[in-house]
Amino acid sequence: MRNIFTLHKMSNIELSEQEIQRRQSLTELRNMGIDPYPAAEYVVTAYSTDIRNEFKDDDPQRDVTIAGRIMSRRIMGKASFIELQDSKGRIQVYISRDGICPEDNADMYNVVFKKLLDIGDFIGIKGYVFRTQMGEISVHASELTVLSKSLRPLPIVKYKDGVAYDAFDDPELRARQRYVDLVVNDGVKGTFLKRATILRTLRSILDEAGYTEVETPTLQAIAGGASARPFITHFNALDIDMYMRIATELYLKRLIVGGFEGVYEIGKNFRNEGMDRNHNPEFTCMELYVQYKDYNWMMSFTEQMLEKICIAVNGTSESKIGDNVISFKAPYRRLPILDAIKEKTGYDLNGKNEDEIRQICKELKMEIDDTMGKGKLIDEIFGEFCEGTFIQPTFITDYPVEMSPLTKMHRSKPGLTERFELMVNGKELANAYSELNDPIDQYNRFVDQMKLADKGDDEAMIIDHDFMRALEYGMPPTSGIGIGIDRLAMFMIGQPTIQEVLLFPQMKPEKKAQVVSPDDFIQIGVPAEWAEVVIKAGYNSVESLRNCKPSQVQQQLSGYRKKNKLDIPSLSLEDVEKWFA
RNA sequence: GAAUCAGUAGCUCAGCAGGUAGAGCACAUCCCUUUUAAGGAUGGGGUCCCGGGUUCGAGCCCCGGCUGGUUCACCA
Repeated sequence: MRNIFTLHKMSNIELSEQEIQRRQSLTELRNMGIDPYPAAEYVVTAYSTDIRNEFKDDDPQRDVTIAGRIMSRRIMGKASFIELQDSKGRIQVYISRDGICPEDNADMYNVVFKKLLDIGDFIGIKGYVFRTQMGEISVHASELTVLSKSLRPLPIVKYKDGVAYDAFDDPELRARQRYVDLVVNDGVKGTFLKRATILRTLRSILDEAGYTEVETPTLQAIAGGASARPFITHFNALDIDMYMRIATELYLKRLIVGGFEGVYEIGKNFRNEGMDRNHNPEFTCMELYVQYKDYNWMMSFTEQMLEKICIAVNGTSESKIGDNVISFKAPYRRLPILDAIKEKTGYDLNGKNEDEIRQICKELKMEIDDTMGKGKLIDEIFGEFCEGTFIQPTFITDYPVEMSPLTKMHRSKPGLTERFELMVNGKELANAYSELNDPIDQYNRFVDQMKLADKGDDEAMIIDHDFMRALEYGMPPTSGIGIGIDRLAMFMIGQPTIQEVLLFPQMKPEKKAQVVSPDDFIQIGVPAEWAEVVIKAGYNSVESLRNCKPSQVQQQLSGYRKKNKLDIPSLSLEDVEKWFA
């Protein structure tokens, strides 16, 4: 019987049996003169899915060199099949003793392949493509190269007819160990390839339109351009607090002032708020500003852009999210917010004042408070009764001025602004304006925001004096839009949660493992061979050990030694008492 | 923030009416040269999330905590 304490030194006590076994294999590979982590380039000439797609039974024999992870093994004596997973997919490899070994030495098959390699290891295979009796296109191996040894067993997910068995599906583990998720779960990598397609398509549309991609500060002295709580950090050199940006808006408008025809930025915003299936504290936003345009133009531009992106991702202008099929085919319905409210609640808010609207809110049995102004109340009604009902892409337009401090007043509807939000699947996807470029109006809006703030609205905006200065130099008529890229990805790919479209969603820090080390016990006089045992027996600090009686400790450790048949010197009570000195 | 469910082997999960923990896959040893969720035989592997409590005895019951899922609330 193997004894892990004597065989594997002290450091292995926390490893599982399988991990220890893999480390042993590592050593044995080295002893055989095989480097488990070779440095040299391994030149591959083909990929799994291409090999299958290109194979024709009548073609002359095709030689290939492929590389990837071993994902399963079926060993039948002197012949085996493995599934090799490369960056594009999986392919079966046929490995036989006589195929990969010289006549006088079968070690490569019998020892290296069968004993020392495991699922998860990277190997390279040279061989030729053929079809097995069962009809599966495979690679017949003539040479096997160890490329990288895996020391941790992967979760084993098996697939048959597209059904996953023993899926690795704990949401927490999947997100925390995305690298494992990507390796073993079908379709996860595809999600992120699609996300990349979305970004690539978006960029190419904007670039072709002649707009310039720019980068503006993430670290800002004033977090402006949106209503949200920021993350605060400290800049030591200047000894001032700074904010992680909550939006790119105000900087991009400065660039329009500076004379760009159109600028866009795709980047992270940070908001110090909750996280759930629709929110992550850092999220990706695309903001675009174009001079001389208005929000009507922006609606047309947006619907055409989304249609193109959807086709690029899905091959069609439709996308499935749960039970909903969403058509991104332009054009989309355009509906003023007050009409939407009238449509969904029956109340016509046109021309109503704040008190009248407050009364309607009460009739609708909504929870409201006195800090809410007219704009906020309308926003609440819309959020409560309308927002979730717009499944197909719908532009909701002409928001009240109170909730749109950066938006130009409507050209013909008093009290309203030239703003739209694009609703998809009952959620906001984009937000756009005819940008406010009247500096005096803008200043007054900021002042109104301050009043709201004084009233207790902690979402109200803070005035940015440098932005005001820029506006005073003059900004051309401009339309701008912000699109949440993570939500866009959810809609386009058909994922129900933001975590599924983020490679590394924010999570609570992992619980720290016990930090006690054997040295801590050795220092108080515990013999080295006993130190690990003391930890294993449940003492996770010197203090916890000293809180027990020496006789109790001695009895427990001796019991543990006996039970586990440990081949180490026994302990006398005197020995143990010395630890308490 | 609230309600609710969950945390058991590397992975997916059983375990109930409190009595020293089970399966499949994975792993180890052996058999098998075209298999495929390969198969056959044998075997090893657990701080039953953590800490208290009740009890002769707790994976299971009670209290507290941690972590996560779901729903709701909040949230540009």
